[in-house]
Amino acid sequence: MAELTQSEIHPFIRKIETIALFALSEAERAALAALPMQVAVLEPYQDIVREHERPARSFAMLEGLTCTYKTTRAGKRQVMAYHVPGDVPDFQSLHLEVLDISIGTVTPCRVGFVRHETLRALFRAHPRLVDAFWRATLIDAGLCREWMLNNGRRESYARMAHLFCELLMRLEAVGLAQGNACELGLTQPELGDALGISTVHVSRTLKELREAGLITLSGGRLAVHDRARLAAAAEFDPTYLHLRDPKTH
Amino acid sequence: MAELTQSEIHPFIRKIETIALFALSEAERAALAALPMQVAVLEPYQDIVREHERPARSFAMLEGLTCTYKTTRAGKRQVMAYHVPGDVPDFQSLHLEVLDISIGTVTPCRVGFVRHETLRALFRAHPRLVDAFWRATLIDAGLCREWMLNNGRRESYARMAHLFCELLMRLEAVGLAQGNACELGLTQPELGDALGISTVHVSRTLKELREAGLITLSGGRLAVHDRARLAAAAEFDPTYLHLRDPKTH
DNA sequence: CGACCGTTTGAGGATGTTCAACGTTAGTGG
DNA sequence: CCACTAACGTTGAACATCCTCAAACGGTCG
Repeated sequence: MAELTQSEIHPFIRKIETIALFALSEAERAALAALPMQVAVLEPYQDIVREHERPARSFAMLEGLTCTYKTTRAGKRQVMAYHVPGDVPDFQSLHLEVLDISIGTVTPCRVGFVRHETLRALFRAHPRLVDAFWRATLIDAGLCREWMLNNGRRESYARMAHLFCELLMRLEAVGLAQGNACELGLTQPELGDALGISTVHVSRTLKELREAGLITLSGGRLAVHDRARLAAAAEFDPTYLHLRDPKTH
Repeated sequence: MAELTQSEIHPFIRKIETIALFALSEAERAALAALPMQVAVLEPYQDIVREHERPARSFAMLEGLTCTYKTTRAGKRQVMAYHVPGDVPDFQSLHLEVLDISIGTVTPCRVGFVRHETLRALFRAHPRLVDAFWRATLIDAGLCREWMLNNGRRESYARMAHLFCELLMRLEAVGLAQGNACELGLTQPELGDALGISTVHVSRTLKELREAGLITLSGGRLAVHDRARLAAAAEFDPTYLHLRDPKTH
């Protein structure tokens, strides 16, 4: 555990600035920058929080990739969402006593924990920030709904294309993609858990996408070769991501 | 359109009381009771709000059943959630400019609209209520995640059992079920859209559940004959609903 | 009465699963 | 540096689940 290095922008400020519908005041920005945060370094395949726990803090993603998931009693796993740097995946725990999901790392990660009481004090002092964080949780809920449509009503080819579109766009939005390619660190078993299909079928679907010249995925690195056709195959409409063009603000 | 009749408890008070982690003060209760609300009566299969709209008000369910849904371009529909009396289905529109979902009636309904500016004024005057409503939206997000696990990782038999368990419990919680039975008004095509399966397969699955002695569904009326076995088949754990026993408060 | 919708059932077919074998890659320790 | 291991990735074959098409029955409503 260590404090945040000085050079980094506080992830909460970054998050709020890309999400809030208003501009931060100096007082709000200062309060966010002063938020005490404990930084932890985590290895792949570690749970950060687990279903049925009652955490006393939330965390922000600083580096790496994590996922939210649930499992059936039969042991089948469903990934609900991936989280990229800048996200605050378990904000819900601030208001829901018992966690209904687990969040685990996919790749090596750095995350920053902030105590719930600290956040509550922040919100008391700066009520407008509540709107911004509330909005963030509503956007996350929107992603969940889009995944539900995707997994429920599209077949594996379009489904996988859709996931890749989303991940590429979200990583681009935080500056972690270059030239239609990005580092995901996702293995095929994990893709299966996110898309609700078997590992074998992931391999076949991936092959189809590859042979169609849309993407290649190797060593966890996603390269999109024909972005327009990938989006078309996925019926991808990025509105639900509520990303704002970084240049426009 | 008409005002709310005097005899009804204001749905927002009911909602908050079953959801908030604190007891309402007299001032808060009075403010909620005074919320101006426009009541509308709607027929089955009408959209209340539609994807891509920017509504200036949210609504509370007073009577009937509505559903949140999205469609693919191919016209396939995925129902994301059902809403029973007492719910406030589109609270998200308060913070998300553009709707990412449509909400339509399933049965004849009465709903009460409240303008967003009214709600914002309420929250400025009574900041504690924000926590309660925020919590409500987080609980809804939890339902969405449970549906995702259900639709992604359970097959049709368990999946349908799970949906029936949820609906029965939620209707019981608002006093709309008697003796393990309730009025749903759901047709088989609609069940298919919620479960992500075809109408034909709904019919067959329903038959299996019926022949196993678990439930009967006819004329939109659900009767659960063996609740324990239905819950077991569904791996149903009601924690995610965050319902509180009405007797304990 | 006819039209329409929901429901049921059958038959054939598509999508995706499971089991199994094998190749590939990366890490570990001698 | 090599052998060993373990996980991921690929491919084939048999099978399950679920879909589509189609036909038939029943209720409801104009």
